[in-house]
Amino acid sequence: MKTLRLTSNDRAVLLASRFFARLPRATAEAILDGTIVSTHEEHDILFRQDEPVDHVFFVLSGLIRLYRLGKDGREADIAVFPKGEIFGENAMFLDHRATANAQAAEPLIVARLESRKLRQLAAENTDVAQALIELLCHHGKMTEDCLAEDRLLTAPQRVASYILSHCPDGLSSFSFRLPFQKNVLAGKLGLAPEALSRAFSMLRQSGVTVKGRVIEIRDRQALERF
Amino acid sequence: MKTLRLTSNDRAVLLASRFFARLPRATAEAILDGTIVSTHEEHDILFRQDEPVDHVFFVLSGLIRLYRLGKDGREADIAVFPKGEIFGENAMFLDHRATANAQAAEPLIVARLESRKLRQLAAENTDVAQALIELLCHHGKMTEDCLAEDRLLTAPQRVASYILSHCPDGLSSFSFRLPFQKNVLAGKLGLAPEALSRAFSMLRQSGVTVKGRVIEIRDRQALERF
DNA sequence: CATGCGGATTGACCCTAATCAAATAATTTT
DNA sequence: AAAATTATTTGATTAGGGTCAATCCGCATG
Repeated sequence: MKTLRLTSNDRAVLLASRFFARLPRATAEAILDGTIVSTHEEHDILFRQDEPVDHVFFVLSGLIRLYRLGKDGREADIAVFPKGEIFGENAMFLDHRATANAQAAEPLIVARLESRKLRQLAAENTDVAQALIELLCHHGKMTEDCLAEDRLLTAPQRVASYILSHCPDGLSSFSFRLPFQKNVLAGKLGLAPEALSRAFSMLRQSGVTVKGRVIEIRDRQALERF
Repeated sequence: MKTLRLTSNDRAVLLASRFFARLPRATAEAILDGTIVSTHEEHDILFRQDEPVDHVFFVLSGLIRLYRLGKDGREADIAVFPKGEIFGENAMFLDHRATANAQAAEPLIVARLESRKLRQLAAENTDVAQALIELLCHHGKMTEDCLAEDRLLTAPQRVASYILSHCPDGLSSFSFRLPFQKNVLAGKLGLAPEALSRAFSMLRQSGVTVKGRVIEIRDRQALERF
């Protein structure tokens, strides 16, 4: 891990993100004051479950994976965040302890906002509080969606649902590139990699073609029915 | 469903709850102004997924079950809230649309706080915003826990974990009464009722006795090891 | 006390996905 | 481009739970 200062480009990216965009410029700058940047290699751990965390993180590039560990060492993914997303914000209000482990799922650059300061600002400034509320709601809903999918859908259905979530409305056929390794996708969907692979081959009969990271859909309806 | 006015006892219960206790009295009263109470029979639906909700709910008595529906009509429980808990708060920040269905899991009385007003107060008042932030964090963590348990634990382990969560630290043997039907517990743990039953009988060999709703634990260690 | 009902348990069976092992791609390194 | 890693796929097997059906139990009711 190397730590750097915030470049002006980083700053611009941060300010354009959903979280900061809603805030008055001065407020956003106040939050960013003191923010540093760190770079990590794939597999680096940023923080561990139940340990203290002093930052809220913003992904500038790369991918982060939040997961919990079972007694037997197995890992359960809680969430995966790509560039532009914030994570670790809930620790701020839970005694500054992480609820999960955070691991770089590919080479990663994050901005580290000082969590104590951010918490303080949220306590004084309703705009900041509001932004945090929406962030927490959004993340909460994501987890809820995940839980519901786990309980309601089979592996191929979860994969179909994932694919559809990337399909713009109205199109009946389209293609896109997976934003990360199948490995990571499997974890995110709560599947072993083998199960993901088999799910894809199930979906072939519904017009899904997989070539490397590129997914092609011939028939949206068929996928929705699955 | 019948609707009533808030009794002074209801009001006292509300003000003593975790959410309101942190707020200045006047602020709490402002939130409660306009609050009404409704009673529901078991199985009544309070709101449905994706439909508009205009309240945030506080359980005065009984039990509520939040669940999502699958395409095939199967139900997946997202959370179960007993007396004293608040639910439906996330809809406030998601265009006033519920993320799940809410059903009374037993005869139920809830206080209905006007969500638009509460949202407005949160936007003006940092105390209110703070209280909401902590509520959202708490609920978010609950969902996260649930997701992790689903992915990491077998049925007997989930049941063991549930039992342990009711065991005061330090005690090695104790007993308690399930706060709801096994039916509901099964749903909350993401199990079919049959699987819950079988899990209990697995746990017999680790010193767990089940008589009706009463659970008795002989050996805490054994349960933790499971 | 007999009856009926709903919840809970048990048994039988099946299906899904995890696991382990091996074979193939894909990438990276040399 | 060959070698060496690192992903991904495929096959075989197994464990964990879901589902369905039958039975049992506890409790309320007449």
